[in-house]
Amino acid sequence: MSEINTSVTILDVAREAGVSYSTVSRVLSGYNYVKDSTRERVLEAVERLGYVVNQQARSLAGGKSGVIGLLVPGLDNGYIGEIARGIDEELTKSSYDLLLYTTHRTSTEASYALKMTKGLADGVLLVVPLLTTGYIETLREQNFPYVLIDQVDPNNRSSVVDSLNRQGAYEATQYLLGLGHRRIGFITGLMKLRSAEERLAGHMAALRDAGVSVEEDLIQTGDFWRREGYEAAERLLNLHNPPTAIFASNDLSAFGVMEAVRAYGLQVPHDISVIGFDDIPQASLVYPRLTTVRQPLDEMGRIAARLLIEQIENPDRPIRHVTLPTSLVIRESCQSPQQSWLDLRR
Amino acid sequence: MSEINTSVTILDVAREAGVSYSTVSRVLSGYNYVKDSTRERVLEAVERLGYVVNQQARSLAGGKSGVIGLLVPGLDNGYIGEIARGIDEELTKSSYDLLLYTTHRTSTEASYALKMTKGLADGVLLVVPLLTTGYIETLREQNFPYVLIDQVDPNNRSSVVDSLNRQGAYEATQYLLGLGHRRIGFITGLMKLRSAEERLAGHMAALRDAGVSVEEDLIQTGDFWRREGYEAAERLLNLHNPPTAIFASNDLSAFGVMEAVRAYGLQVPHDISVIGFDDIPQASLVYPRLTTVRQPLDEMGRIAARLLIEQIENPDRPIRHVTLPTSLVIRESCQSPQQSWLDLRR
DNA sequence: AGCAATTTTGCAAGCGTTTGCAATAAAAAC
DNA sequence: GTTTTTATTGCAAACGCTTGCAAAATTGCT
Repeated sequence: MSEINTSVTILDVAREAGVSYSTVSRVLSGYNYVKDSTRERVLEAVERLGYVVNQQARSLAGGKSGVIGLLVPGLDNGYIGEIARGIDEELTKSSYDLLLYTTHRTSTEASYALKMTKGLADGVLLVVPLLTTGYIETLREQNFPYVLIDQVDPNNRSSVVDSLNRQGAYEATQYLLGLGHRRIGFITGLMKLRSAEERLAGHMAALRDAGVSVEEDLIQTGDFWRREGYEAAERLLNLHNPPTAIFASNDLSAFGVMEAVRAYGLQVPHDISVIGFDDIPQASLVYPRLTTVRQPLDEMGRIAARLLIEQIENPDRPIRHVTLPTSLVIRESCQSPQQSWLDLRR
Repeated sequence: MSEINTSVTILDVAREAGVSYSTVSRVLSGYNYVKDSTRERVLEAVERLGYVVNQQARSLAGGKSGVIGLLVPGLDNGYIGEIARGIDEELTKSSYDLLLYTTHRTSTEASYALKMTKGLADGVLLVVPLLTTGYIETLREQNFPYVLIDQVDPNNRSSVVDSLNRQGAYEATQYLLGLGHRRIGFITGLMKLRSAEERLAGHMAALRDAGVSVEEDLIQTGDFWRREGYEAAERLLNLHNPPTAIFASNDLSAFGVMEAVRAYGLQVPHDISVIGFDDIPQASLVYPRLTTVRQPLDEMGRIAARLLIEQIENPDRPIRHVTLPTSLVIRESCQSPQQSWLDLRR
C-alpha cells in the first residue's frame, strides 16, 4: 500500500516477483501446488505494489463474483433492518459482499432476477413479500442459487427460512386469554402473505381451543403497516362492544394501535392490552414497552445467508426449509382486563 | 424472456439480428449513429432471446460498473437506515446499484477503499463516523469519486453533505431556555466526531447568549448510543442539584435518558424535559413522543448520491460542500419546569 | 544412476463487453 | 455525374483475470 497506483495488475506483480502471471493468480486464489518460497515472493510483491484484485475481471474469467444480492421491498422498516443485519454478519465471515436491491425500484421485479443471474451476484436472498411466483420460477429454472426469507414458495421447491408464525400467534392469544381477556381484537397482516394467514390461523386456533367464540367484528384487516394498524384499531374501538385487548399481526401495526388507543384517551395497558409480533428493536423503545412475539429476525438472516453460501459452493445440495421458533416476549403492554372503560363510559 | 437461457451473449443477439456484435453493443449503450431500422431489429432480437447484459464484462471493458458503494458503520441504527433510504431512492432514478459495506467487517477500513476503487464500484458514499484520514487520502489520491455524509474532511478537500449541527443545537437549547429551564443537562456525542463537537458548541453558545452560566457537572460525556445516554442521565439525576431538562446529542441517547428518568420514578416531561437530535423514525414512536432537532437524513442521502453521480459522470467537477438546515420538531417530551420534584423530595 | 511419480510453473485460450479505427453506404453539394 | 460530407457498420484489440494442458523441476525408489 505504499504506492499510488492507478492500475497494478497481476502482470506487474508477476514481473516484480519474477514468476509467471498464472502463478500469481494461483497464489492469490489459494491454489495448493505452489512452492512456499514462490508464494512468499509473490505475496511480498503484492504488498510492495499495493496490488488489489479486480473483482470484475476475476468474475468474468472465473464465473464467481463474490457478491450476494439481497432483494428487499424497502428499507423503511425495522423488520428488514434486522434481517439485513444478520445477513451482513454472516457474509462478513465468508468475505462475500452484499449488493442491495429494493423492489420499489421498478415494477418489473423479474428483471432483477435476470440481472443478478447475469454475473452480478453469485446468489440471491429474497425478502420480497410481494413476490410473484414467476420470479422464483425464473431463478429456479436457471438453476441460480437463492433462498427465501420469511416467505414461502407455493410450490415448495425453494430453500426457505421462516419462523413458526402460527404457533407464535397461538401463544400470544393464549397469553391474552390467560390474563382473562375474552374479547380480543385481531388486526391481520397483508393477507396475501402466508405469514399473515398463519398468524390469523394461530389466533383463531387458540380461541377455538379455549372455547372462546369468534366474533367477526373483532377481526379487522390490516396490511402490516402502522397506518392501517391505527385505522383498524379505530374500527375496533368504535365497536358497540369493544375488545379489552388487541393483537396486531406485527409490531408496526401494534404501534399504530397504541397511538389510536391513546388518541381515544385510553391507556395501554390499563384500558386496553396490546400485543404485537416480530419484536423489532423499536418494540422495547415504545412506552409502555410492547409485549410481542419475537421472531429471531437477525438469526433468520444469518441462517439464510449460510444456506445460500452452501448452495453456491455446492450447487447440487438439496433445498432446505428451516423454520425457527418464536418466543413470547412479555413486557408492559398487556395486563388483565380491568373494570371496563366502557362501563365507565356508560 | 421467453427462453430459458443460461448465457445469451451479445454475439447471439448479433446473429439473430443479422448485424455485427459491435452494432448490438452500440444499440445497447444508446449510441446515436445507428439506423433506426437496425436498432429496432436488434431490440427485437434482444427481446426474443431474453438477453441481459453482463455487467462484469461491461465494466471490465468499459471501465464503469454501474455500482455505487456505501460504507457504513453498521445497520443497527435508525440513523443509517434513513440515510440509506435517501440514497437508494436517488440511485433508483439513475439505475445505479448499491453495494453495501459495513465497517465492522474488519478493522482495516482502508482495504475497502482500495477494493472499491478496483472496479467494483464507480464511486463511494461514506458514512463512517470513525473515519481515519488516511482512508480519505487514499481515495482522493486515486482520484476516485466519493462523498462524505455527515462527516467532515479535516483537510476540506472532499465533497461533503452535512447539516447545521451547531445551529440546531443552539435552537434546541434556546427552546428549553424559552420554556423556562435554567439548569439544562447536556449529554455529548462521541467527541471525536465533529458533529458531536458542534452540537456541544451550539448548546454552550445558546447558554452564553442567554446569560446562563455553564455548570460543568451538567455536561456529561456520551457516545451517541443509548446505553451511554442512560448512564449519563443517571449521573445527571444523581447530582446534588439535578437539571430540569436534558438535551441529548442524538435521539438514541435521548431514549436512554427517557428510560433512566422513568427508572428513577420520574415522568417525562412533567418532572424532566428531554430533547434529542436527529429525528429518526423512532422519535415519534416513543412515548411521550420525542421533541428533537430534525436532520433531514434521507435528504442528505439523496443529495450525497446526486453529488456522487455528478462527480462520476463529470470527473473534474469541483468538490462541493452542502450543508442542510435542521429544524426543531416540537412534540411532547418538553414542557416548562414544574415545581421541582427535587423540592418534593426534600 | 535411472526411471516413475509428483510437484511447480508457464503458455494460451478464453470470459462478454466496449471502443478506436477503417471501411462502406447514403445524402448533400458542386 | 462527381466529389464531399455525414451517417452506419464491422473488425480487432483490449479490459484483468482464471484455468486446462503440457513442459520443467523435484523427489522418491530401486
